[in-house]
Amino acid sequence: MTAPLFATPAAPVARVALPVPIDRLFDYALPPALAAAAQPGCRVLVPFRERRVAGVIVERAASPAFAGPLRSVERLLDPEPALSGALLDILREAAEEFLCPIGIALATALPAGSAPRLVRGFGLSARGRAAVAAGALRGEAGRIAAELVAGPRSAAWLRARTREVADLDALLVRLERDGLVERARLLQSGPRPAVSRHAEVAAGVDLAAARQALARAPRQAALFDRLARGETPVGELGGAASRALRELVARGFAAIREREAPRDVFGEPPPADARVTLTADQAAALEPICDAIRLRRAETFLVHGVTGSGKTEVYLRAVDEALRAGRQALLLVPEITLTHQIVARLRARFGDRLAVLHSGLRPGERLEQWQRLKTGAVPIAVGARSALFAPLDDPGVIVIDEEHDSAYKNDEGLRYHARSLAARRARRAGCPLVLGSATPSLESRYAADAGGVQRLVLARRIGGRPLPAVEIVDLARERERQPRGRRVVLSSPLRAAMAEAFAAGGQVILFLNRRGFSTRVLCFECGHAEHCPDCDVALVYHAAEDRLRCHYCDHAAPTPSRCSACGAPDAALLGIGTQRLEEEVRSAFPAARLARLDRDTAARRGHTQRVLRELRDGRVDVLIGTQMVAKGHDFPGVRVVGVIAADIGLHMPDFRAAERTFQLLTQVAGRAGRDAAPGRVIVQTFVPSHYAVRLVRDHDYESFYEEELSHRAATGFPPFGRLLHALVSATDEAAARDGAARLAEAAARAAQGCVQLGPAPAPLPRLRGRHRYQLLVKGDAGSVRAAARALVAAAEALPDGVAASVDADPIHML
DNA sequence: AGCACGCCGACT
DNA sequence: GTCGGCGTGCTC
Repeated sequence: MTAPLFATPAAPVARVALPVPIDRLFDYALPPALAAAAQPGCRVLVPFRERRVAGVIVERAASPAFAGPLRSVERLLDPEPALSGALLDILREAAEEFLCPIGIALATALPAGSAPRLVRGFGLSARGRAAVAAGALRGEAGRIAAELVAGPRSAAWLRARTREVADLDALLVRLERDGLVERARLLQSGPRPAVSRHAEVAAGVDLAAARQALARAPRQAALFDRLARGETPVGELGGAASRALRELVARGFAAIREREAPRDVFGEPPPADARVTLTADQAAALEPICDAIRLRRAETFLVHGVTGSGKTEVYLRAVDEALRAGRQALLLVPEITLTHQIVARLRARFGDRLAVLHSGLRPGERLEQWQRLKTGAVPIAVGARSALFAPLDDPGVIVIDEEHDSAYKNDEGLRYHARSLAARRARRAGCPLVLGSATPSLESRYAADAGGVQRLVLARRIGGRPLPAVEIVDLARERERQPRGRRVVLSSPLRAAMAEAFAAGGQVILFLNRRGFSTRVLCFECGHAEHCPDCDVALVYHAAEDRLRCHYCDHAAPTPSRCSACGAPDAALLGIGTQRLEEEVRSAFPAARLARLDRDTAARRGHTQRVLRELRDGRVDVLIGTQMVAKGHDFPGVRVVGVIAADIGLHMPDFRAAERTFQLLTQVAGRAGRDAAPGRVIVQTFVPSHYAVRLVRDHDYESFYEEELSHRAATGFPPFGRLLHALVSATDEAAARDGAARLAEAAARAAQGCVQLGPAPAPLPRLRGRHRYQLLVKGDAGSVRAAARALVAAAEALPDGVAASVDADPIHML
């Protein structure tokens, strides 16, 4: 069916999705002036009860489905659709599948902050207008009124434009009381393309005369001197100088010049490209992918390649093929820090013909990148999971690197998994989906067995380098050898390996899976750990501020001087974490240069990149880190990787605990020995014979897969059947428990074929002052679906203060 | 989600 | 007597 050429008179109703938790479309009348351009996928401003909100047109209709009187679309916010028909369809399906209100689903796919926003402001009332017309307002009131004649303005705008008004806020209050001015909401346009503002001495100003005139204004004089030495970006002057600058500009001594400055989201120049001859494995993997690109076939490939086998080169060649076919390419990576590496490789090969989309960009930067894709200026999109919604009209290939990574799951709003939506996008576009991993998710690997996915194996490392030797250290036995009560942080084999690495001029990465093992303040006398009063999780010691903090709600407490349970003095209180590990390493290897990478240090902007660079350049001998050191980064000088406690993740109450541990350990091990020298990996654990640990030593993914799959088959967890997770929370524990019980009953009534687990206290039974109960439902897709609908209906009927969330495809269940 | 309506306590 | 607490109900 083709779209009618003149749809306007026949379809005067716009069916609009609004970003509110009401899963329904709202009908609005389209004024004839907007009718031609207001196509599905366009954002519009509509009146909604007492306010105006931005929504997305989902459909046009000849007549309303709503019986009442229609209100009208007020304004069209996009000259052409921001969401293509394909994306709109995918999002509608996903909203349905993941039980998410349609308007919220659509909002997650559009660049945040790009839509015009409504802000508070002031406008002239009818009486105010009359007063202006009569020339009745003088002085400050007159100046304000003059600014408002053209239309309502925000207080910030007025402040910038009416410097001479002494106390603007008080004046506005007075004018409002007198009925001359009224509060208004006005549309503030979204971010604009970047301009950099430079301050300079105004043209034709005599420096000596100006200095004399500024003699009694020291701050302005200082600023003027600085500008006299050369123009300066306004941003570099700092907020304190803004007032002085304003004065200088007002007095004609300084001027501000605006310059178009395309934002640099890349940070550094592209490295030289190393286009190499493909290995036989790579060539064999690439061929069917390129065929699919050329033939517009929507096949899914699983590139299963050991660490260092050259998966990225396969991606680059596939991108190249898509561009040659006149199509575009979309690459997803699990998280922001990994975009830098893949972006460097892409720029080396394709120049700056790419856009980067991730949550680390500022709204203006993100919009700019989005628009470069939307207008077709660049053909390659790279980014984290939300880049999946990049505005490409004809993607020729979609790549998901490290496809097993749980970061591909969105855990709020539309709870999609990038993998499943990417498969739909690929199907719509007629392009291949390439999933890459050294440790594929059970789901993807199983799909390869079941036939829906074509598995392409890269079994060997580039250049025939061996995989690192993995040695397992039994912590229980190590501890027996230690003096009584002494904990083992660095076992003797790990110390020996480190010493050996340093002697050979090599580097070491120490990996501490921080989750559940962080810097808890633990009593050595009685084993008691200090807990958060609101969250039932152990508090974390922060040395920098010498305080305890809750990892979840940010509750802060002073460091205790004695154990709150048994009263033992603070000498007995200890925590183990990256900080404690750091001390241990310092005392064992005083000469080693240390760097730490974890959630605390990552908060500092640029810190992560700097540390990684220092490690690469050999300016750091030991890197101590959490999860983030495990992923993707290449450090040629690293001889030894030590895993401080491998089994911590195994104790998580999650059916994927073994899979996660295997994946994480394999990824960490892959960091060792990437150059000619073979690397060593020392894994410390209390459970050396656990299959998830043992098979890492043997680099035996296939055995792990078989064993894990048999567990899943026995328990009915994914990939066998579907899973549904509901979380009910309330400040009152009984209310949360009752709520969960009501959801459980509803699910049981709706779907007898399902197995219910719980309701039970959630793994985090209390968080931010709320008690949490959870419920798992597993079964075949149809009955889980029925249970899901029943759960959502029951969730809506829960009493006030009881919140429920339902995840139709849970990955994180904490 | 917001935002207004509505019905009961401590203040000019 | 009024300002203001948040329960509940609706949004094309």
